[in-house]
Amino acid sequence: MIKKGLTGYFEDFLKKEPIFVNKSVLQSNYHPIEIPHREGQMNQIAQTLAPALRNNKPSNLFIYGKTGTGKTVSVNHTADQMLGVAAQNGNKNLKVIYINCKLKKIADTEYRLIAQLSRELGKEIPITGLPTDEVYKIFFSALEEKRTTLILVLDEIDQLMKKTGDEILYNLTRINSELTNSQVSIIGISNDLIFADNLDPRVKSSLSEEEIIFPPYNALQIQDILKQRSSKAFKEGVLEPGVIEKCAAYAAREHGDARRALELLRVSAELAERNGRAKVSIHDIDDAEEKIERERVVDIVIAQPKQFQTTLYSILQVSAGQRGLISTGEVYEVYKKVCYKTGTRPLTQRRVSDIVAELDMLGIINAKVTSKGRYGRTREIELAINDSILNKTKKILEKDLDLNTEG
DNA sequence: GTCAATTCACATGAAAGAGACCACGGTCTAGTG
DNA sequence: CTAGACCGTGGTCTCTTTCATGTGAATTGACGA
Repeated sequence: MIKKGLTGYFEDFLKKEPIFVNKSVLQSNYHPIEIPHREGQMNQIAQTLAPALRNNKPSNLFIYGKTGTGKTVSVNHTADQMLGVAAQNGNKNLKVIYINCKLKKIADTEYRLIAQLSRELGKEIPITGLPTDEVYKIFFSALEEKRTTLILVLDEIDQLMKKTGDEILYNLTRINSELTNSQVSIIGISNDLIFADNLDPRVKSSLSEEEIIFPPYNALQIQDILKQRSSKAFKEGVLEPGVIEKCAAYAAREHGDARRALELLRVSAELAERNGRAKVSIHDIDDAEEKIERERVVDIVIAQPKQFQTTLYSILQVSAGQRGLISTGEVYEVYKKVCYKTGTRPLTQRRVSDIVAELDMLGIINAKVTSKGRYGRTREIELAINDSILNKTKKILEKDLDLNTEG
């Protein structure tokens, strides 16, 4: 593009009426002032937490609900309100720590979680190198020093448990008996409704003194949320009629995920803006959905380690050669060949089997274990992405793995 | 035809190793007064 | 004498291997009608 064209483009861009007034309202880290359709749940949370204002230990609380049902926002909002009241009344001994256990390298192991907690309390902890019980000691002493009522919000706690077992929770629930000046109560947030059933019964009973379930939003509720946010995010009349309804319908189809609905709306508007249109139309939503999905897959694929990429590439190869379902064995055979070509040492089938399972978790493939009777038992693998995304993925993989297309 | 045993092709679990990263304490070394 | 470099030890973490055990239904083969 020539220079003049570029300046022209920028000038045009400025001249155009912006679609967004405040885009951040639609982003996932935005904290809304009002949370529609969650009044009941927030009241329950408030009731549970209220004793903390008098420096009594609140009951432990367990919150269930699928993604995008407003769990995290509701908890944070309620906690903020409570902290506000506490501050007004001069109560400085109340502290809320929010930790998302899914964040890699931050809180996804026992050591890291406790280390992160200690950091929140103002202690310097190295990212590795110390024995775990040493970190516990530091955490304990920090707590004792502070003389606080600590409310610990552990988001996506199921992920942590899956990785590390329930020992951490056991330690944390016992913590109060060892503290004299401080007290800790735990709010666990889980996406997985049946997760608590696999916990140690002792942990389970002490952790779920109170339980709240966040049901999925229905389409109408999502519409309310979208309307409320879009009134702040967009200029009046930017959205064509039916846009909000369609976004809501898409998201409601996906177990009432409000986060997804908001993302869809934001990306739709971005697309409209980029194409120089002043209004967001229904068609933008379809494009947006495609774009979100494509970027999600591409991001995942790029972020994977070599072995994952190799495995995925093998799956792509096999599935290109035949229609229908693929078995682990077939994938492994191709995988070994691919490894030979790229000069990497192949992993054992055991490991590849795990990788396939993980790719399934990431939603790039669908893998279901089925028994074929006399002919054994295997995962039936199929790709969970459409053709255009698939081709793009394949190119990325070939580039990353240094493969040429032929063969 | 019926029913239990067999069998396949992996899945799934547990344990343990390799290698990267890191903290800590002790020892060595070079620079300083 | 002291600050900083350098080492060994012991810890975590991730990825992986090894060994062991589990599993669901098509197939088989014995059995009886």
